[in-house]
Amino acid sequence: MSKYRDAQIKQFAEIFKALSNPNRLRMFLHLVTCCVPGTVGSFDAKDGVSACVGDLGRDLDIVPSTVSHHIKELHRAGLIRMERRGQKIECWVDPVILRGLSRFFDEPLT
Amino acid sequence: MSKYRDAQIKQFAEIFKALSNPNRLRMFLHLVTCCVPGTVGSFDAKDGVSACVGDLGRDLDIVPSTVSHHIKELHRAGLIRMERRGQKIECWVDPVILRGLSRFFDEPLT
DNA sequence: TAAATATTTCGATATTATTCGAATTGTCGA
DNA sequence: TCGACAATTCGAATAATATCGAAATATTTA
Repeated sequence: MSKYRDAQIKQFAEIFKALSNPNRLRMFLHLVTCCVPGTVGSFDAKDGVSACVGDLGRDLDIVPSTVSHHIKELHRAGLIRMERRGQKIECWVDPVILRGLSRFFDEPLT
Repeated sequence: MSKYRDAQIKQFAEIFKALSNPNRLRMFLHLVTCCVPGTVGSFDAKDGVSACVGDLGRDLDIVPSTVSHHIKELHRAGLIRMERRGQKIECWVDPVILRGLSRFFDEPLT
């Protein structure tokens, strides 16, 4: 029936749950569009393009603790990677996951 | 920042919410793989491949009313279309939405 | 028309999610 | 080491979700 195993289906369900909140989806899109997948856009925010936790919550009208919570969810789902860099914690999209998602909807069409 | 407008982001979030439940995701994958997108797999289930509500709930260990609820969610999100055909109600994946999803994850990579 | 089959609606309950504010932890620079 | 900044943890309130079972609706067939 489906080529996906039960564990994979559950994993994809987790991923979609992480993307099911508009604010989390915005954060994810921010990361996808601001950085080359697999890399951090910039290590200091001098050009206005960055991927630290605070920046991801900007323009979102939610409090920092909520931003942190959402980022944890994105990370838990395996969508993003995180690494402390001084005071800030930089985030970037996991390129493997992104490719998996691309295929998820692409292959049934071919 | 993002090429998606606010309304589009909300729509995608709705779609991902619909796919965030493992049982609903299984139903969706059933439809995606059993039928050519945009068409119903078969109008009578004589070959074992069908897309009526009852068939989508088979092997899922949930009661018919729950299946119905999940299908309504998939429909509300715009993922599937439904049409009564006699006693049964046939479901199939909306091909436009599927293409939109494919692009959603595909384009940031290119 | 009555029985059988397919699906939906409704109400209830248990679980999970969203968001906040306050307090805490970690890091840097004066 | 202290103050400022960045992020997290925790507890609480509210809202949303998943699932069931019983009852209702729709359709076909005997």
